[in-house]
Amino acid sequence: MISDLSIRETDVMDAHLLRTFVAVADTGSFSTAAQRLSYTQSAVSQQIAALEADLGTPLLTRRPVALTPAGERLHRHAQLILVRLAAARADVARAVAPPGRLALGLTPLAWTGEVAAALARIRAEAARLRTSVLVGDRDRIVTAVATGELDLGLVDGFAARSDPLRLPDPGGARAVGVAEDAAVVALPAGHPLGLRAGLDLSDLADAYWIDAPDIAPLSRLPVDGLRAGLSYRGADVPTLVGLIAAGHGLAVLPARVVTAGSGLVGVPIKTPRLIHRVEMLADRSGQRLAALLDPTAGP
Amino acid sequence: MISDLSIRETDVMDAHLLRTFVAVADTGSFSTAAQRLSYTQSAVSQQIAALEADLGTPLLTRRPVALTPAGERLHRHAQLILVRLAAARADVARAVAPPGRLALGLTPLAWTGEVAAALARIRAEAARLRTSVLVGDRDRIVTAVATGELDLGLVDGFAARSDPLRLPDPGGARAVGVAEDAAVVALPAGHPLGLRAGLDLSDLADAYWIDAPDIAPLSRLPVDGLRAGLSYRGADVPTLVGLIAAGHGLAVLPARVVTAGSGLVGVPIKTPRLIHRVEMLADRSGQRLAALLDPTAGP
DNA sequence: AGTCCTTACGTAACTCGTAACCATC
DNA sequence: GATGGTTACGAGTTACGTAAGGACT
Repeated sequence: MISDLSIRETDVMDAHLLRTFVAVADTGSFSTAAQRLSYTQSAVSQQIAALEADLGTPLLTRRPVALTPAGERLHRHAQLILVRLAAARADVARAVAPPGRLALGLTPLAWTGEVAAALARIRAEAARLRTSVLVGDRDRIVTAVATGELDLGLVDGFAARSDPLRLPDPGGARAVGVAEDAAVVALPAGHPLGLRAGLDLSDLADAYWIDAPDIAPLSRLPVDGLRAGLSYRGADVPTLVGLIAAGHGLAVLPARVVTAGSGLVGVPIKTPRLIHRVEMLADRSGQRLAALLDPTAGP
Repeated sequence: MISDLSIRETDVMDAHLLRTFVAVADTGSFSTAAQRLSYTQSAVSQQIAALEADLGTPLLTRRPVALTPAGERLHRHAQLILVRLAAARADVARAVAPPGRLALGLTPLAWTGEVAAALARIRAEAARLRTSVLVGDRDRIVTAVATGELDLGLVDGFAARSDPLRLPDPGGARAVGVAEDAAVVALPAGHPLGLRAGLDLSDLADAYWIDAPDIAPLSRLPVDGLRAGLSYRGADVPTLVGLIAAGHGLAVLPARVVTAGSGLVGVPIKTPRLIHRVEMLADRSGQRLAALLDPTAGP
């Protein structure tokens, strides 16, 4: 029964060094990273030096602080490892004492009729649990579920009909699709293109797009070359709808957002074949409640 | 561009402690784990105590040494984290200096005509590289590719036609199917069932099976309740074939193993719909060579 | 000159091994 | 009483902070 997949001493890396390395890479500065982690700048310098010595290669250029190719590789791995480390601790904590609360997180566009109904069912079931709801961007929600900060996460995105959303590593959590909707190009009401029955996204490469990285990032659409004429930082959907209605640019949105009265028209996207999907993420403690979100389980 | 998915100080766990914990859990003994890791037994005891203190819960029972429920959870996470840690180091090493070698690993049943031809192509392409080949069980191969010990891995298994093999976490490596074959029940030539056109596996629950954990573990078939009458520890396929031919029991094998002259007959499996598939695992340094294994890329 | 990373050095904390201790078979 | 995990304690090492140093803008 003994697996001999033993990990050599030399394979193990100090996770604290990885954490510091990620902080430096993310902030682009030794001193800001030090502040964030409550170290002195000197300590950060030493830690990075130790990590570089351990791996036998420079990971960062100084002045400006940037990742070397080796550093890029490590950065990808390190982020994931830190999440899994946090996930492990959270999982053990839950094994000891199941949380007496329900923490739910969702991305702005994950709020659908199905979700609203399901949340009502959950609160009925879990009436005695203190419930909290957090809205955040996709990475934030996924990471929070992985680390046990949230029990249940609902994230949305655009994908081909049969593809799952390409989520970052969810720790030990499972993803299940809970709602689907058509993906449309949202245009101001009265826009000439609004009369078309369907559009090809790549034909719209010359249009002005609104990039809303906290709601529906252009970069995450499986289409390249869409230029953002305006960038909207914020998680409020009505504001985004208003910006589109006012003619500041187009956006790809789920059809249900483009309702009568929104001042928008939605034109279905012909190519690529996209749909908007909401997926639910649940760790073990969320699995039981997750069943209540199952759209096939009506009241 | 700054992601605020910061990992708290308290989230980070000492990876060395995890390594020790896994060793203890795997060996079921503090002292043997200590030997394996070149520590004193006292050090191991202290490390486990430190980890338990950190997590605030017992992870192991002593006398006998066994995992508590919390320990079980941690064990699963820890194994994965250690592999990813090793994978990170290996990936960085490759980013610095691509290995001047080709290390290939395969499971016993992964050796097919396609694979043989592809290996010939690879050696022609990579004639200047020292090549090594390792045969091992699936977990061994997958882990070795993840940790960079191998550049290319070929693993086989049985799955439904459209399902991928359910492999353990492959670090950063990618899996691609390279060969498929029918899955058959291998019977001694002349066996009465040999005349049947197709069989339902669950109808054979009462038969005597040979479990060959190093070649084709019964436990990994997506069917429960197959009793092993004989267990064969070893990686040599002809011996397994001989055991079946001699009437010691049945096994599920890829059709190509059941050739004329093997002394076996193979009966196709009707339910569940299984095929035998070989998948290739390659980290980044193996990707270029992996292209040569692509069955669609003829010479 | 100012910003920001590195290096030197002293102190505090930690980790491991030895050895004595204790529990279970 | 043998086997095997725990605890006490001291030595060696590590890791951090302070402070001085150096490079680039």
